Amino acid sequence: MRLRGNEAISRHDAIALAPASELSLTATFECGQCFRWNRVEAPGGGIAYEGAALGGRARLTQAGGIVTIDAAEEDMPLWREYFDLELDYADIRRRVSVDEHMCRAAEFGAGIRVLRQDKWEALASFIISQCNNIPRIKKIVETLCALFGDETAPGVFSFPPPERVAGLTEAELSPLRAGYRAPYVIEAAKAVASGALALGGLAELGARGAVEELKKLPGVGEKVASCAALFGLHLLDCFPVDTWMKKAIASHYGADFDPARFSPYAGVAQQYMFYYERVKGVG
DNA sequence: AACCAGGCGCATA
DNA sequence: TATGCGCATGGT
Repeated sequence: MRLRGNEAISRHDAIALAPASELSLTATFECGQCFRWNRVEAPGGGIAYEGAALGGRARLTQAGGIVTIDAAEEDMPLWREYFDLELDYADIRRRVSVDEHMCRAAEFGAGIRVLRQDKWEALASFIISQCNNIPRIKKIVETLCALFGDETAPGVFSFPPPERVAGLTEAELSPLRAGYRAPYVIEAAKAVASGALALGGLAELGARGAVEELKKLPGVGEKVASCAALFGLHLLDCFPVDTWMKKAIASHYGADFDPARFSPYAGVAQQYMFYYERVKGVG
């Protein structure tokens, strides 16, 4: 990684990151965990993504195994945390590779990192995601930010905080075209804004406890709660099962499948399996 | 032009 | 416990 306009720090950072972290921008941004990063044209035909998170924005490029971040200098510690750079994903891949299919999936998904996303953004985004396809989820989330977030830079919007969304009506949300999910988002925002649901302390309940707590919200069932816990609370043992995962489990495991086989990193294993199933479309 | 999408809540058996 | 249905909308 490097800081824009500062070659000295840039080299230092690139070296510091190299050993522990495997990071693939494509796999990390296309594995379905986040909705506000978009691939953009890169000079020289390389890989580049732009996006906004945690109140900041960044542009990342990857070439020759080196990831470069262009972002505000004061945000760099934030991004290091966001990309979960302290965790050894090579070790996790080894640990979850306990059967043939997961070996293949984990190899294919090497470089996926479970982003440390904002808790509320993850919860709201995955409420919106239910029974929806990824392009449309991205569109709805973008519109939510554009209409109700803060414009932190020209054309760049923050994710609106729960306090903001809690004050909105279904009519005000109608431009999102979120359908029956709109009231769910508002109710979740009210619960978080009022403190009825304390997202800050949820992770301490553990994977199971946090999921059960989240499921008390209307429109939040086992799957959405698992995603909110995995992606928002970084509870890496959560194992969300959606239609794609059902297909993968049916064709590669069977009725007696238990995600605990990948514990305590079932959530990372889930990302490998999901990404593999969606992109490779293997049966 | 059907079929389906990172589901949920509720009714019915 | 296990299915089945409607929900709102648009991507493929």
